[in-house]
Amino acid sequence: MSDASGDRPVRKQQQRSLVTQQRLLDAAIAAFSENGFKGTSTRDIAERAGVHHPLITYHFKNKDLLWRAAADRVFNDFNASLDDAMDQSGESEPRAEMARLIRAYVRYSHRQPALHRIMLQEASYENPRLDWLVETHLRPFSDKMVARVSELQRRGIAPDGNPAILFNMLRASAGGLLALKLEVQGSSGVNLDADETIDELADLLTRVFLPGG
Amino acid sequence: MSDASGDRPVRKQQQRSLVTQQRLLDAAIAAFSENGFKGTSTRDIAERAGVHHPLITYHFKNKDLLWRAAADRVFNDFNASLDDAMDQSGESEPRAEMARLIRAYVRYSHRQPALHRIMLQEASYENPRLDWLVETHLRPFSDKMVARVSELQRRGIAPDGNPAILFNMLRASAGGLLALKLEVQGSSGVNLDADETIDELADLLTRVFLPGG
DNA sequence: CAGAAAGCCTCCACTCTGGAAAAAATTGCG
DNA sequence: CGCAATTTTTTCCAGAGTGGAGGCTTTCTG
Repeated sequence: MSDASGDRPVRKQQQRSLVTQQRLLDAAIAAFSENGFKGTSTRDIAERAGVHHPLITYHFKNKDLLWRAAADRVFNDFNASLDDAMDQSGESEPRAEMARLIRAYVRYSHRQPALHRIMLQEASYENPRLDWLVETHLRPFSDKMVARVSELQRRGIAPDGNPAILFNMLRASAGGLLALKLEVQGSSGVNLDADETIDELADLLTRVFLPGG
Repeated sequence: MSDASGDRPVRKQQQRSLVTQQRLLDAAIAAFSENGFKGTSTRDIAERAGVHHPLITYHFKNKDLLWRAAADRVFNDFNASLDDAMDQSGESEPRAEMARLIRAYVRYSHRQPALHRIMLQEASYENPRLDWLVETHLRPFSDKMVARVSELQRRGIAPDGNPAILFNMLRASAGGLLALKLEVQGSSGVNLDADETIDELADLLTRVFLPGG
């Protein structure tokens, strides 16, 4: 229980245990994003990870805390990815900066569609995981982005209107569309695995949502 | 088995049976959209419907066919709703027509968010239900809409770019956003239950996606 | 009102679920 | 090495999940 509970071990964590935790987290992300919290069994996760299922209890205490750890991993990864994109190239022309952000957002959503799938799974009905997600990860991110959109509106770069709605439209058409990948490919033949298509999507989003400038 | 299999009964279906079926369908739509196919138990559906669970076997044969019947109901409803919006007021100015379509789309997604939730649930991984959904409902709809978008592009009303991607962006930011309702409300305080907000969303979508004209 | 069809309910056998607990194995460190 | 801490394996449990069989009740039709 070195991870879930706060008590530090008197002896350092073993390598194999770290490996097991990583495997379980990866498997959990995949499983939860496919079948949601209720639809996923701990045994399924353990099997994907190639590990005996009671190890979940050992490493993460229970299914709920495993879910939380998995979500944490995805969101921290995501934030790091966006920060990266912002840090490099110190350019600060606001439209170009937002365009870069959109591109990073789209690329991450493509590389790790679990981000949006997990959100969508939990947003289907009121539940404590949704509340936790909103408080811990979503609201801080949203606040930051809405402020940015407002600023772009003030400069005439983004269209007028409620900036929160606008931001969510952008988010949905970037991430939501990639979460629907299989369906989009099936119904309209767009190949969302090709890098060109991903870039074209980012490009379109920029043109549509940032017409000014 | 009057519904699921094709054999007509020698005696007409009774009223109470229709009621039971409707209840089960409504409950199934709610349950499947919340917890996905795997995450939903037939007993949960029966309980929501206030009906004994073996009635599912009787009326729909099994969980799979019940899912299909539920999806059918939602999609047929949806199509009827859009057709309605198109039929009344024979105006044919293309931009106004598309704007009306967007409004109807948004309003339906608001009234019945299960439409998008069910899609999203099934699009998380390859499965036979997704294939069925694509063949039966999604592709026909997509084809129709992509053609319409192309036409709008030709007239300079919609932005340039791959029309299929553009249509899916529109679809995601309309429906996907409403499927995320609880999350959006929590993270950015937008009240997506207010009619004004819904209309504002439709309005924004129109301005963003149909800037020409 | 009778008999048959349609619809409903009780029950069963089986599998899967999350989690607990004890036994076994592996590892770190004096 | 040798022993204790850590990690894994094994085993078990109570409850909830599943489809389906069979009998009972209601409704229709003649």
